[in-house]
Formats: sequence, C-alpha cells, structure tokens
Amino acid sequence: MRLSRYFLPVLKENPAEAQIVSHRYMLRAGMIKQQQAGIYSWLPLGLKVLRNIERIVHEEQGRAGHIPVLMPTMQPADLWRESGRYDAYGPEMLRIRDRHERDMLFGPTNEEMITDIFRAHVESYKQLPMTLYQIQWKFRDEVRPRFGVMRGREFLMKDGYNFDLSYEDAMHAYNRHMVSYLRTYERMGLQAIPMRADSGPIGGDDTHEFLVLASTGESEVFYDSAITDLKFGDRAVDFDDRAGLEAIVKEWTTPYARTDETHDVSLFHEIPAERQKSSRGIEVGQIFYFGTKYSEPMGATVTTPDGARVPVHMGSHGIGVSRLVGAIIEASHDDKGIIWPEGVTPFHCGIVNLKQGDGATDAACEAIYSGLVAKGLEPLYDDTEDRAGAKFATMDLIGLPWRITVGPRGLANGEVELTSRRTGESETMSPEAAVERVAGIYAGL
RNA sequence: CGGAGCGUAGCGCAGCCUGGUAGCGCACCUGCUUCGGGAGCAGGGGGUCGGAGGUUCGAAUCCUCUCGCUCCGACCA
Repeated sequence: MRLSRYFLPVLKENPAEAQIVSHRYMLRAGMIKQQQAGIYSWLPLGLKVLRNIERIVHEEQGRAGHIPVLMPTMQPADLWRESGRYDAYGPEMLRIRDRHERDMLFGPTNEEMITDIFRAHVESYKQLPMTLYQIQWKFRDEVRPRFGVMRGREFLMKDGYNFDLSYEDAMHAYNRHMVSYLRTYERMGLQAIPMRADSGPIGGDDTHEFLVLASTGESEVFYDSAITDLKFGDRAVDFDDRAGLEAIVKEWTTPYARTDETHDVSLFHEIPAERQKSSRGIEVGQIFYFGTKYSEPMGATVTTPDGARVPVHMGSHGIGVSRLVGAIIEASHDDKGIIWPEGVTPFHCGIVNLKQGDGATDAACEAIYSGLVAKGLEPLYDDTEDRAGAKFATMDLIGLPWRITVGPRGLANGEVELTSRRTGESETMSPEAAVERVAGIYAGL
C-alpha cells in the first residue's frame, strides 16, 4: 500500500478523552473512531489488525478441530426465557422491540442460541464430540464504557461451545480449549496466563481466565513467577491425545496464578517469597465448563449407545477479539507509539522514502516495494511529500515492526537502512538484502 | 446508578465570571524557501459556539429544559 493512496488519519495531538495508552494510540494512529460511548468504527489500519487477530483465532480453532458458524447479533427473547436468563441478565442486556412488539435483544453471548441450533439438528451420541464457534459482534450495555476498545459496549468476540456426552469428554474439550488458547495468544506476541476464576453470569464449575500482564489491567493478579517462564513455543500438539493435553494443561495450571476474585493468601504464601509476584492483568479470554446448565432446561439431548436420552455436557469459551487489539498495545508500546508483534502487524514493513521525487530514491523504493510484494508481504510505502522527521514519527506511531529507510545519502553507497521498531537498532545493507531479511523474518510465521 | 466535569473549526484549547456579533496552536489549501527525526515565511479557506426555549435593544457569555461525551466510585469480556 502506498501511503499517498491510503486512509490513515493520524493525529499529532492526544485526544482529550483517551486516558490509557492503547486508547490514545489507537485514536492517534487512525485505527478507530468513536461513534458513541463504547462504540467504535474501525478505520483501515485498525481493521487490518482486527482481521489479523481473527485470522489467528480461526486458524487455531481449526487446528483444534472446532467448527465455525455465524449466529445473528439479534436474538429472540423467548430463547432466553427458556433458560431463565432473560430476567436474570439485568440491564447490561440491550433489549429491543420490533414493529410487531416482539421482544428481542442484541446478544451479549450465545449459549441459548447455540443450544437451540444443537437441539434442532443433533440426536445421537455418534455426532459427538462437537465444538462450534463464531466470531461475532456482541453488545453489553456497560454502565460506564471506557478505555477505548478495551471496555466498549459493542465488541468482537470469539465464542465457542462444546457438546459432549460425558463429564470426562467435556473436560477434554476444556483442555483442548486451554491449549489452543495458549497457542493463539502466543502467536499474537502475548503472554496470557490462565488463572483460576469465578464463573460470573455464564455460570459453571470449572473456569479459567486468560490474563495479559499490563500495568493498566483491570484486575489485580497474583502469580508464581515460574508460570511466566513457560513458553508454548513450536511444540507439536495432537488435540485428540487426551493424556498429552492433560499434561500441558497441568503444566500451565499448577503454578499459582489467580485474580483477586479467587486469590488465596495462605496458598500464595506457600510459594518461595522471591517467586511471589503481583501485578495488574487484562482479561483476554475465559473458558468454562458448565455441564447441563443449558442443555437440561432447553432439551438439548442425545441418544446414548444403550438407548437412553441424556442432556449433553457443555462449556463455553471466549476470546475478546476487539479487546485484544488494545491489550496487545498495552503490552507492546513505547513513548513514540505502538510496537506491533509480527503476528498481528497491519503491514509487514514500512518503506520510508527520504527524498520523494529523486529519481534514484524513488526507483529504489519501488524496487523494494515490489520485492516485498513478490515475497507475499504487504509493505506500507510512505511516498508522500512529507519531511523525513514527519515520516519517521508516523511510522513509529503506527508501530510497524520493520522499517526500510531509503535516501540519497545511503544509496550513493548502494545501501538502505533496516530498522527494528522494537529495539530501534539499524543496519545498513543493499536493498536486495533488506528485502531478503524482512522476508526471512516473516517466513517462520 | 451515586459523585464531579466538559460540549466553541477536523484535533487540542482560550473567550463565559463582568452580555456588544468569535480567537489561538496544530491540521488543511496556494506560493516561495527548506529537506536523514513532527520545517520557515507569506497569503487563504473553514465555526447554526451540542440542541430547544427564555431574559435582553443585543446572548458563546445570564436563566430553564434537553441531548451527548468524559472522569472518580460501584459493576463488568
């Protein structure tokens, strides 16, 4: 993409309403525009990041054998009356009435609807196990939205639901989700720690929240530093291997890690003092097992091998997709702007032309641009008439992890500059070598 | 939902107290110069002062109502 033809409305000054760094940078980098309290338009740069996060979630869900669906945002109230949650949910649920005076709602979550789909089409244990998921907009009418997309009213969320014949099978689904989530977050450049949690309004027995450590997090968290040393890395996972998954889950849930809601001081003090850590955390996902809480009242049953009719065991599993955009920025930025992890960056590499209109410089930039495109990468080429300083400031703000700087001075020696946004370190090399280097960085992702 | 604020040009703000017909910086447009870390000079365009009602000869300014947004708290993915 050429910046001269792109829509990137960056702001030099900080918008008054933005308090935390991710909100400020998302507004300044032209990623979002607020339309109402807690409701945002996604501008091109923000949308690219959002789509990248979605893509990673889809890929990892697919790897775990989960099946995508898409349910409507608008749901009939009657479905929620069946589960008893229409009255239980409270004012966070946005209730709407259509022209025929029928009660509807903008879904804050989808247990009822997915259960309705399941009961309509699944009759036999032979069709289990099954996990369906979607990435869809949700609405929760928060009393006080704030922190930009970190706590909006409308938000994009991946919500998945497993259907299993037994508690044991459902726990395998639980483990499958935990492991796939660990992979998912790591691919986004995040360390998200599973912490034992409260089940809240979804209800249930077993539940873990995934928290990203960041000073602006909404929750106070306590953990054994041993857990932050764990890396998922590129280990192979067989999602059908129950014992294997159980071992991984055990590895990640054994060290103490809890939010203030479930914090147990005496357990915490059993860890060596130097490993007792507390911090703030941003919740970016949660997994639940809740058994037959919905399947029983809503009649989601299957026939067992011996002919009995039993309600299925269920769980639900969420990832805050839009919230992750903010969480990643909270976890990865400096005083100049965002620093995107390679896995989610909106463009793979920036190209800064220091002397637009200079024949040799323009040609070198074009060659680098087409070289990167030929490697399957998406560069952002700043071909505007701005001065060098302004171009650097914009690139730093929008946070592309790599930048190739091209100017007459370097080109005289046949060299351009490759700069890491994260470290700020630069190396000079030939334009061809720079293209190769950048391609190499992304080859493993 | 309790408490506190704020709505004036795309963004950040001043003007309001003490009424007299709107201003600054950035951004934008034109020209010249400049050109490796948010350039300089000159010229220019853009505002129903959130909305409605009222007081007044006259309202951004005073009064009433209303809508929106923000912050602190309680609540929450």
